[in-house]
Amino acid sequence: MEIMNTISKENYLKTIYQIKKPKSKKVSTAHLAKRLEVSNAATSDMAKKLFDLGLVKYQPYRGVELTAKGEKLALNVIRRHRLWELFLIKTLNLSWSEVHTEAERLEHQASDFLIDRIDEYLDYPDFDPHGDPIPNKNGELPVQPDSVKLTAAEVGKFYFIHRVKNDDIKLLDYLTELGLKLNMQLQVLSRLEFDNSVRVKINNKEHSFSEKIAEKLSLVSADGEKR
Amino acid sequence: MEIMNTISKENYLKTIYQIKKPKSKKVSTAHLAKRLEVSNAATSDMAKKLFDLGLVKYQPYRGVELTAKGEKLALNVIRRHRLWELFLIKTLNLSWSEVHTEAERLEHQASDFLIDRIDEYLDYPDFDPHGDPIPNKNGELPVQPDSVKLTAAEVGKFYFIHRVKNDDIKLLDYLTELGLKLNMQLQVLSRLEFDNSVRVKINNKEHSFSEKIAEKLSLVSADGEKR
DNA sequence: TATTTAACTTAAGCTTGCTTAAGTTTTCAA
DNA sequence: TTGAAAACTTAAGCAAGCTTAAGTTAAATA
Repeated sequence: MEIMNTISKENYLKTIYQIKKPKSKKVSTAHLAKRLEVSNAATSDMAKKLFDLGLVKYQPYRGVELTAKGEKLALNVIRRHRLWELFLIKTLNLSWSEVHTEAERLEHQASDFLIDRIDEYLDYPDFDPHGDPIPNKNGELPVQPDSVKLTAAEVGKFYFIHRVKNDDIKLLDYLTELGLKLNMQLQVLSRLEFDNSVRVKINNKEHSFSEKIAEKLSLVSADGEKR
Repeated sequence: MEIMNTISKENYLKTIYQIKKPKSKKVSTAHLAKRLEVSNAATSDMAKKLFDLGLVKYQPYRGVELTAKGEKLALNVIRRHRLWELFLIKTLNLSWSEVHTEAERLEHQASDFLIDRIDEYLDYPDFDPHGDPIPNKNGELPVQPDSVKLTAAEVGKFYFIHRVKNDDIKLLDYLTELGLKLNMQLQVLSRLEFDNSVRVKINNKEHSFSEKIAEKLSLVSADGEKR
């Protein structure tokens, strides 16, 4: 069994990794199909192939789950993606949303050698501009502190901005426009019961975020030890 | 007829452009097949497809020739390739031979937007490190002076190094090691009849090049007007 | 617990780009 | 000018990755 990686297989593995929950790591083929914008049939098909390659566990009607081998490959794709993003942002001064779709294609192309040079150029970053962790060349993720979403943060408390979830909206670009960056400190001022929007203070400036945005922001406690 | 470009089609177009002679622009399918490392049958097949797309002229047994439309696409691929090369060399400090194979894959990936940003970053270069011309975004090549190969250069005369032909050998890296760069001036000292090797003086240092190397070096006359 | 419906898989078939093998056309040398 | 060799094309078939349609299993509800 050769580990022959095609672009398509890499995308399946990456997407399985992205979809899976921390506990039950099983992913339904239908869910996968939706994310990859292909038919369910295509996903079932591929599930079998990845199974034969030893990259996922798979039983018909029971979903797929990455094996250690599959997860390592998935993390490698994610590594490439995030390093490409950072690299293009840094050299060409592009915004995250401009760079995301490019990285989607480039992540399958560069050799390991090139990726390592890019990693070196960026001085081996642990996190991308969203605060998402970048696996190192051995597929290991940097240690991550406990975090809470802004929707669940305690009113009155201080936090650091830790992560901006990268769905398809241009949230990071918007926050950047507001002058916000990762690791900035913030105080939760109030939460409106009516619509769950949250008021926060950052750099002595007040901002209000809708629930939709607050849900995408992960925070790390700033007062003393987190527990 | 959609202009749906696949990686494979782009490679065929690019290769036809690279192989063709300035006068008779016809390229035999067998020659193409050899360069692309596929069977002759595959090339004949593709010739028909490219013909249907209006990208080449093709009559069975008569070879292919790029149409204006095909040439424009080919030049665009070449543009991407050379810009990627330059970009990686400049940002990551890689050598030409390290970067060439990467560019071979990347040339099919980036969006026009990204390529234009790279072009901008590089300040719209006209030539790559080999002295090969880089088409601009409209597919136009920079004006090129008349040149002679070092094998045909006149003994005693002065020239500028204009171009280093980029075949598969690591010639450019070797010349760089010797301290030679494009546009340096050189004097042809002598040519050995026995093996057609050439002695030249560059920066007051003498070098001897075999016929094989001399053939890859294009020069532009340095004394007054060329004729 | 039975049955309907939703979720998922299998089957058949398409396209792209390749292969090998068989068939044509050119070309070139006698 | 002809006929063998070289050059090229066509035919048949394969693999990957998709599609739609038909079939199966699991889950949900009565």
